[in-house]
Amino acid sequence: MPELPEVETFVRGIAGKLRGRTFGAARLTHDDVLRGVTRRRLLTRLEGARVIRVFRRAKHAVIVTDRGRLVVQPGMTGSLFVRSKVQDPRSKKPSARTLDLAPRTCDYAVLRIALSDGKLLIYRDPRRLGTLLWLDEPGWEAYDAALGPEPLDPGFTAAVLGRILAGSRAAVKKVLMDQRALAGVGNIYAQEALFEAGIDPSKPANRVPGEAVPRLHRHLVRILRTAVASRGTTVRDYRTGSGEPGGFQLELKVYGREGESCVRCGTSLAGTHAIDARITVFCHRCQR
DNA sequence: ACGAGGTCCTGCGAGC
DNA sequence: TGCTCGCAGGACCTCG
Repeated sequence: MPELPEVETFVRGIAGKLRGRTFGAARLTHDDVLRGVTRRRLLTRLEGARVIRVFRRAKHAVIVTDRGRLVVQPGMTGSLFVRSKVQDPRSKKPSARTLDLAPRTCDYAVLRIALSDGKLLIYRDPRRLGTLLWLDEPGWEAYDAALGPEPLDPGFTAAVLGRILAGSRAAVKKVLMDQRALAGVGNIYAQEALFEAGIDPSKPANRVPGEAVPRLHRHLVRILRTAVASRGTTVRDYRTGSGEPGGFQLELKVYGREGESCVRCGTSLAGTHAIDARITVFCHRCQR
């Protein structure tokens, strides 16, 4: 489930391999990932476009070309990577840890774009909850403006978080995950940050006490930075662009641990679907 | 402005 | 072994 750290990992993996390259033939296997662009338009725009730069915004990878921007939103099972076109038959067998994640056949590739150096840019998405957009500059500016601030930007202070929380009566976890309020945070990191800060995920955002806001801010930023450094969290499908699992799953204290004991107080962790119909795991003793 | 619920998708694990 | 079933989930939508 790519959130900010996972998308950042994809982007770091491909940015240097794409910059300055020109896209050749592009192939799209499914139209249902497209939003606001037709297959014909996307493919004709892509073919011959030259990559200027690649960056992350929220949970999106943005590939800026001289003709417009390809915006990739990986949804929950999407991934983005560059690989050699022809697998070298002499290459050693994939190691156990890369075996299932970088299938040499590249199953589930939704979009493949040939690069001018002979490699391939691949968007892979088994469940296709991800989306692809093609935006011109005004389109991008409007899209970008609708997203909340980047939590890892220096401008994202505890005061900014405080204003975001004060503006909503919805559950604090839901607000953290609302991309219009704050960019890049999803189910995993919202839960982890709320646990570390000792805040009940279902608490209305505007009732989070003032003194808890800097704590939440500090933990949220720290967790996201640590997860980026660990190259993301691997649960089920996610792998880095080079096919390796991330490392942050070792740090998870609540996500996926329903029924296990709280690392802080030993209480059995509770799980609920009450917030946004999403699994939320928390410690009802440590989080108030 | 909020919660609730449906929709998109398909791999996977559980259960029979 | 082989089947069905329901869950997983980010973003977006409608409805009350």
